[in-house]
Amino acid sequence: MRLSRYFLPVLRETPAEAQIASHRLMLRAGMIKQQQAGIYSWLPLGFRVLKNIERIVHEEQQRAGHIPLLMPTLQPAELWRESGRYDAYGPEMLRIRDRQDRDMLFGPTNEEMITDIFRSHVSSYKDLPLTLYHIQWKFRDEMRPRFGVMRGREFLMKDGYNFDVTKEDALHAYNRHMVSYLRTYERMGLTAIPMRADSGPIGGDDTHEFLVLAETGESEVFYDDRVTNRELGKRDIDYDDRAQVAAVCEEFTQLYARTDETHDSGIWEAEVPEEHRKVGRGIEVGQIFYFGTKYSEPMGATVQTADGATVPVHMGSHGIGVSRLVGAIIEASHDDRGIIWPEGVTPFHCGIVNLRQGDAETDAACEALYRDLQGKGLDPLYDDRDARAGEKFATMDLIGLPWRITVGPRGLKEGKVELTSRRTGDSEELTPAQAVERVAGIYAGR
RNA sequence: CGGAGUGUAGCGCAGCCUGGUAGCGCACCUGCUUCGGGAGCAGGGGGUCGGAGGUUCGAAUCCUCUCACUCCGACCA
Repeated sequence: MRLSRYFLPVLRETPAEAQIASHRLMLRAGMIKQQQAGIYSWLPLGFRVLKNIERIVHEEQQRAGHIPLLMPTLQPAELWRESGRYDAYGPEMLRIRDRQDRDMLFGPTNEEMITDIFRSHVSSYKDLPLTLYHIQWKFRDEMRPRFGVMRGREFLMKDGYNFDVTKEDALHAYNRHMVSYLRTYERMGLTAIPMRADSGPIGGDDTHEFLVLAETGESEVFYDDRVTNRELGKRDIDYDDRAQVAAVCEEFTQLYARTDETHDSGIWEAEVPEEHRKVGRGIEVGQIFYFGTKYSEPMGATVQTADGATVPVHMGSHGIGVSRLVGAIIEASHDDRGIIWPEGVTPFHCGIVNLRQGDAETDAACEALYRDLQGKGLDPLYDDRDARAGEKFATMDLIGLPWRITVGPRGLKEGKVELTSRRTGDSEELTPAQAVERVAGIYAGR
């Protein structure tokens, strides 16, 4: 993309309402525009990041064998009356009435609807296990939206639902989700720690929240600091191998890590050596639940087993806050000049800064780089504006592309361009061809 | 929902107390000079001061109502 033809309304000054880094930076980098309290338009740059996150979630869900579909944002009140949640949910649920005076709601979650789909079409144990998920906009009419997309009223969320015959099968689905979530967050450059959590209004027995450590997090967290060293890395995981999946879960949850909701100072002091006890704050970026037959029973989602019995299915639901992750990643990865995107989610793979727009040789070198990077399947952002060097650098730093190639007459005299890491600030003088190879190498396999 | 604030140009703000028909910086447009970390000079465009009512000869300014947004708290992916 050529910046001169893009829509990137960056702000030099910080809008007054933004309190935390991610909100400030998303507004300044032209990623979002607030339309109402807690409701945002996603401008092109923000939209790219959102889509990248969404893509990673899709890939990892499908890798785990989960099946995508799409349910509507508007749901009939009827279904929610069946589960008893229509009255239980409270004013957080946005209630709407259509022209026929039918009660509807803008879905805050989809347990009822997915259960309805399931019971309409599945009646045999032979069709299980089954995990269906979608990535869809949700609405929760928070009393007090804040922190930009981190706590909006409208938000994009991946929510998945597993259906199993036995509790044991459902717990495997739970574990499968845990592992797939760990992979998902790692690909986004995040360390998200699974913490034993409280089940809240969705209800359930087993539940873990995934938290990204950040000063601005909404939850207080207590953890053994060795949990931050865990990494899934490139290991091969067979999601059908129950023992392996369970072992990974055990590995990632054996050390103490809890939010203030479930923190137990007795266990804390007994199990965690004092030098490893850490108290901090975290941003919740996902949660998994096993809740058994809580919805299947009242809503009649049953299957027939091999011996002819009719049993309600065991279910769980599993969410990832897709839009919230955009903010969480920035909270975890920025400096005083701007955002620093992890390679996995960056809106453009690298920036090209033309220091002397209009100079024939410099322009030609930039054009060639731009073309060659695209030829490698990369998506560069070429700053071809007729602007000064300082402004171009400031823009690149602000929008946080992890790599920048700087092209100017001074370097070109030696046949060199400069490749700079946004994260470390380290620069290397390379020939254009070497720079292209280097950037391509960084993204190979992503 | 309780408490506290704020709405004046795209963004950040001043003007309001002490009424006299709107200003600054950045951004934007034109020209010239500049050009490796947010340039300089000159010229220019843009606002029915959130909305409605009231007081007054006259309201951004005073009064009433209303809407929106923000912050702290309770709540929350």
